[in-house]
Amino acid sequence: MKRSDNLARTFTFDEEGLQLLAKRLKEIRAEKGISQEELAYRSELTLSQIARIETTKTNPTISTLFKIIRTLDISPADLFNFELPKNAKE
Amino acid sequence: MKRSDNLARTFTFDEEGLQLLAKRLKEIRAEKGISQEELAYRSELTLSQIARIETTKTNPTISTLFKIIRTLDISPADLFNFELPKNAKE
DNA sequence: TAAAATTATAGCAAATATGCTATAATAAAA
DNA sequence: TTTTATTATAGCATATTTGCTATAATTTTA
Repeated sequence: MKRSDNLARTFTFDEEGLQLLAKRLKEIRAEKGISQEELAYRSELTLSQIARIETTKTNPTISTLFKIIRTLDISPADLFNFELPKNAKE
Repeated sequence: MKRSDNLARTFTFDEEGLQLLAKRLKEIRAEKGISQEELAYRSELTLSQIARIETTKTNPTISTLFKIIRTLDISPADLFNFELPKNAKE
């Protein structure tokens, strides 16, 4: 079996975590009263990317989230202020 | 000018943020006394990916970090327990 | 209710993350 | 110092993110 035959390899997409993140981002953005478009503009991201994050259509890189964090002038911990259940014991 | 001619488009790579993250991960991993290899195994990531993160050779997706967070049994806020300077005022 | 603003979707291309597999470099232990 | 363990690098292939550009759908406002 060639390495290239390993078709099972696929990226992680943590739906649960992404939903919690999306919710938290929406919350903070609402608190600050800014639209997706404004956040996109000020973060130098695209509107489509902000929308994708808030609808869990993408699995953003941490640098993308850092851009948002900086723009919102919050701490990283603030955007990640939620709990993730730990993995099941092995 | 065709859309495909816009060669300036490049992904964000927040060196500063990534270094803070790498440092924090190393710290937590040291506290827990586990090797990169063990973290990789338990997180179902590869050793190379853990090493890349800790040496800021990659810009990980948030789901990859969620895997690590779950494995370490910490809160997301704990891994992101550092400050990022905000963007310069526009 | 009509217009305007905001949010959500879509498809393509380019850049990048990740897995996989080795191997090298370094640190720790014997 | 010699093993052994741990961390760092490397190159390739594939899957995915992101920007870009529209457009659709939904919500807010006039």
